[in-house]
Amino acid sequence: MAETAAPASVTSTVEPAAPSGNKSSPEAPTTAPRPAEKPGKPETKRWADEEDDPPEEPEKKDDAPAPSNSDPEVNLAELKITENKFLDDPEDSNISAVTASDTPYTSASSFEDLNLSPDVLKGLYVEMQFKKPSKIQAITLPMILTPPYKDLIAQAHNGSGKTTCFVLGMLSRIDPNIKAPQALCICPTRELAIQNLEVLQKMGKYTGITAECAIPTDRTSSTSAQSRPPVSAQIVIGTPGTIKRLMSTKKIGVSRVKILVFDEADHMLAEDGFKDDSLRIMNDIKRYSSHCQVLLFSATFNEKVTNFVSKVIKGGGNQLFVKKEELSLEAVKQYKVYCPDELAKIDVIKSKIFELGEKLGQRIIFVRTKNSARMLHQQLVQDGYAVTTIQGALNAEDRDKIVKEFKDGLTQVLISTDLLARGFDQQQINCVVNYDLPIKYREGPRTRDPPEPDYEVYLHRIGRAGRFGRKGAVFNLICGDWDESTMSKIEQYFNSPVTEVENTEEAFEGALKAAGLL
DNA sequence: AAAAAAT
Repeated sequence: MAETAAPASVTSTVEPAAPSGNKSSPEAPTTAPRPAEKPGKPETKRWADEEDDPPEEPEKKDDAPAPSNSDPEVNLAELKITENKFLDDPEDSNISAVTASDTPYTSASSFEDLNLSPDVLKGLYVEMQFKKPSKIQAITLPMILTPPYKDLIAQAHNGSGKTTCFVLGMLSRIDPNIKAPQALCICPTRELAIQNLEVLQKMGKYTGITAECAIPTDRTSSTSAQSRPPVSAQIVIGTPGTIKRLMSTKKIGVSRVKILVFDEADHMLAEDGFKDDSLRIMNDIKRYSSHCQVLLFSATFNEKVTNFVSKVIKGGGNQLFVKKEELSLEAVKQYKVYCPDELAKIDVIKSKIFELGEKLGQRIIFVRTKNSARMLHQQLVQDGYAVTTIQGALNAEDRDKIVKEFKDGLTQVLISTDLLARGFDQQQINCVVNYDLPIKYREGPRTRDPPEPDYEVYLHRIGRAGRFGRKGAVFNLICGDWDESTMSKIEQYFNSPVTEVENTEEAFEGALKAAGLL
C-alpha cells in the first residue's frame, strides 16, 4: 500500500501519511509554505469556550452527474475535473453542475483563481496546509464567491471538503468594518457547530474576523439567555433552536446578514429534522435582508428533500448533485457479521473491535438509542474495556469533554448515537461499527413489516471513516430477519456490495487486510 | 424515539 504521501503534485485526493500521532492534521497534502507564525490572532470567542484544535474536512473526490431539477443550462467545470482524476479518484466522476443561465463560472484550479484576500490565502496555506482546491471546492467556490452571489445547493461525498467551501464563502463576504453578524451557519448538533467554528478560526486566523458559537449551554446556568449581551461577532455558527431564539430576542441582528449556510442541509430542511426552525430563520433573515445568499451543503439529498429544497431556493440558484449509487466511498470497505443474538453482538465488539482492533486506528460504534448506548457502555466497562460514550442526554460539558478526548486521541473507541453520525471529522477513525442498523422511525401502531432503512444516516455513519480518501472498514452487525432485510435494502439502494465476514479471528483479519488496514 | 430546545 502506498499509504504515504500523496503521489506528489496534483490536487484533491490525498493519501494522508499513515496514522502518526494524533494531530488533527490538515487536509491538504503535500508541502506548503511554512512561514513564521504571525500574531494575527482572530479575536474569536465562543460560548462554551475551550481551546482550539481545529478539525476540518479534507478535499477529495466528489460529485458526479446531476439530476437536473429546474433550469439546466450551463455545464462547465468539467475540464479541470477530468484533470484531477488520476489521483485515486474511484470512478472518474463526471461532475455536472446545473447553473443558472446568466452567470458563467470557471472551475478553480488553484486558490489564487478565487480572488481570496491575502489573509485568507495565508490561512489556507499556512494553517490548513492546503495546496489546491478539492473537486467540490474547485466547482462551488466560484459559484459562491462570484457576484451576484447566487444561492447554492451542493451535494458532495463525505469527507470531500464541503466545510471549506462554506467557510471560505463566509470569510470572504465579511465587511471588516461592520461589527455585527454578517454570516450565519446552522448545524444540526452543537458538536458540529463547534467543529465548524474551529475550522473557521483556523482558516481565518489572519483575517481578524470574529466568530462565535450559538449553541445550547447547560441549562443550569440561568445566566444564559436574557442576560446575554447582543452578539457582535461577524460570523455566528450554531444550532437552530439557539439561533432562532437569539434572533427573536434581538440578540442577533438580522439586517446585515448576507450569507446564510445550512450544513447537513437535507436534515436541516427535512420534515423529521429541523425544517420548521430552519425555514423560520431563513424567512426572518430574508424579510430584512432580501439579498442574503443561501448555501445548502450535504452529502445526502433524498428525493423528497431535494424537491422541497429546490422550491425553497427556486430559480436563480446553482445546484450540484451526486447519484446515490456513486456516493459510497470506494476506500471504505463494508462488511456484515451475522450474530445469532445480542450477546453475540457484544462478543464481536469485545473480541474483534477491541482486541483485534488494537492494531487499528480509532473506532466508532453507532447504536440506535441512548439507552442502548448506556447499556453497551456499561457492559464493556464492566469487563474492563476502555470506551467512552456520547449521546444527547449527557450534559454539554460532558459531551464536549468526550469529543475532545477522542479528537485528542486519548480514547480509541467511542460509542455514539446518531448524534455524531453526520459531519464529525476525525481523520484517525478507520473503523465504523453499526451495532444497530439505522432505520427510519415509524409512528403509529406496530407492524409486522420490516422497518425501512435510513439510507442517509447509513451513508453518513460510514462516512466517519475514510475521511479525505483514507482507507476504512465498516462492520454491520446483523441480528435477525429484519436486520437482514434492512441490510440488503441498503446494499441495493447504493448498489454497493457488503461482504459477509464470519465471526472468527481469521475472517476479521482477512477483512481488515482487504480493507487495507492491516 | 437521534437530535435541538423550550414550553
